Amino acid sequence: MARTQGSHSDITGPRVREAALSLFARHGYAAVSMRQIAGAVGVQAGALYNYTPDKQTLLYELMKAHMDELLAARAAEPQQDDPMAALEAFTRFHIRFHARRPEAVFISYMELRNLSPENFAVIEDLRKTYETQLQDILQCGVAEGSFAVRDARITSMALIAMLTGVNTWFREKGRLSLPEVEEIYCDMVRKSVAA
Amino acid sequence: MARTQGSHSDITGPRVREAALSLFARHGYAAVSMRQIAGAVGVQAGALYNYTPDKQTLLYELMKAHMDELLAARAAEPQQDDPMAALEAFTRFHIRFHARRPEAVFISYMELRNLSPENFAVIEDLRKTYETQLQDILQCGVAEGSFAVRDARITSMALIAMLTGVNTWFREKGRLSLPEVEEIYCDMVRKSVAA
DNA sequence: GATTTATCTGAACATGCGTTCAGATCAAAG
DNA sequence: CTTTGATCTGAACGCATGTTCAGATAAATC
Repeated sequence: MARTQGSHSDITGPRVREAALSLFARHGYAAVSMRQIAGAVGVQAGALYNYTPDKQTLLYELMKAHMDELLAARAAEPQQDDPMAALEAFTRFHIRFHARRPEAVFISYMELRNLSPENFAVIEDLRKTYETQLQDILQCGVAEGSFAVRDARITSMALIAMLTGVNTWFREKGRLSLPEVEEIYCDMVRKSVAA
Repeated sequence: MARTQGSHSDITGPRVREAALSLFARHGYAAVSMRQIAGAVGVQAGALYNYTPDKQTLLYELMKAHMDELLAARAAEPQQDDPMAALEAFTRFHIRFHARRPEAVFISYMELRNLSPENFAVIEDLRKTYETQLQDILQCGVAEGSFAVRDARITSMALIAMLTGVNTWFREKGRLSLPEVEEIYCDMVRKSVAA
């Protein structure tokens, strides 16, 4: 078993995923060829098949990794008992996490239709798991009487759409810093569900 | 000048655009071939070039028509002097207009990167024109003291993202009717900007 | 230094792409 | 009934696609 440590695959593998992430985000899955990805890595197209069985799986694994990271990072956050504090924590977490990974977010949003049905089901399930966490916070607040929300499910989707929308305009070196953005959105979120 | 009335082009032209709209929305611009569009219309691929100079222009014209319709429909709405009434009218209009054209909306958001730079600039300009209308309403409300909004530009984009998000889950025959949806979102929008 | 084997090259495969165009078709105009 | 010309077909163009694979390369092991 030669070349088990320090092998090129330890380097090339991540570079393939990075290149694919960047190119898929910029041009779209269908518009990017395996040769373009290979070119960005500095390798021939055939070599990519040491790292993925096919193009579709490459896309799926990028999205799967993103969703796993999202749920893991969320689980690592400190829990809040008060619904309003929990809502604020969720809002800040969501904005921060997504603003730092614009490419993965973009792909996970735009390329769902390019997944095979089985792969789509997996990603969709993870996404629902995440959404449910916000929904649960809203329901807690309603039960407690601190939130006035007509429909927790719809409201959670509305809030997530609003928060994810940050990625369409936010730029690291823009007019507003991330904490400022968090503040603006926290304000809106808090007021929009307050009793 | 034979066949100037009742010609096939009066029928085939719209059918080409309908087929392209539907296929682009379902599979994405890059993943749909001219032969697929032609097949959906019941014609050979070459015949499409009687109706568009190329595939890119076909996409552009779908998006341009959508944006023109949006601005025209918005302009036809009754004006409201009170900022809160105007905001509510905008919210209801946006949800209603977009829920009725899910395919065109989907394309106009997802396929921007497949436009040539010149075409992109045109569409982007129209989109900004629309966004500015909401921004103006917010600024009126702030000036009047009825709205508490930290940043009218950011807030307008946040609200539009939230409202457009309706299209990701709303189905004509779903649990909630369109008026019910409008009501839920109006509630959130009103509260989120209220002083 | 010989052997092993993970890694990569480079060419090939069938298939599909957007687009063009000469020629067929046929309804309306004269 | 002939002419006209808008409309469409069907084949062709060069090129790109995802994927495969025999063979070259070279680092790690013995």
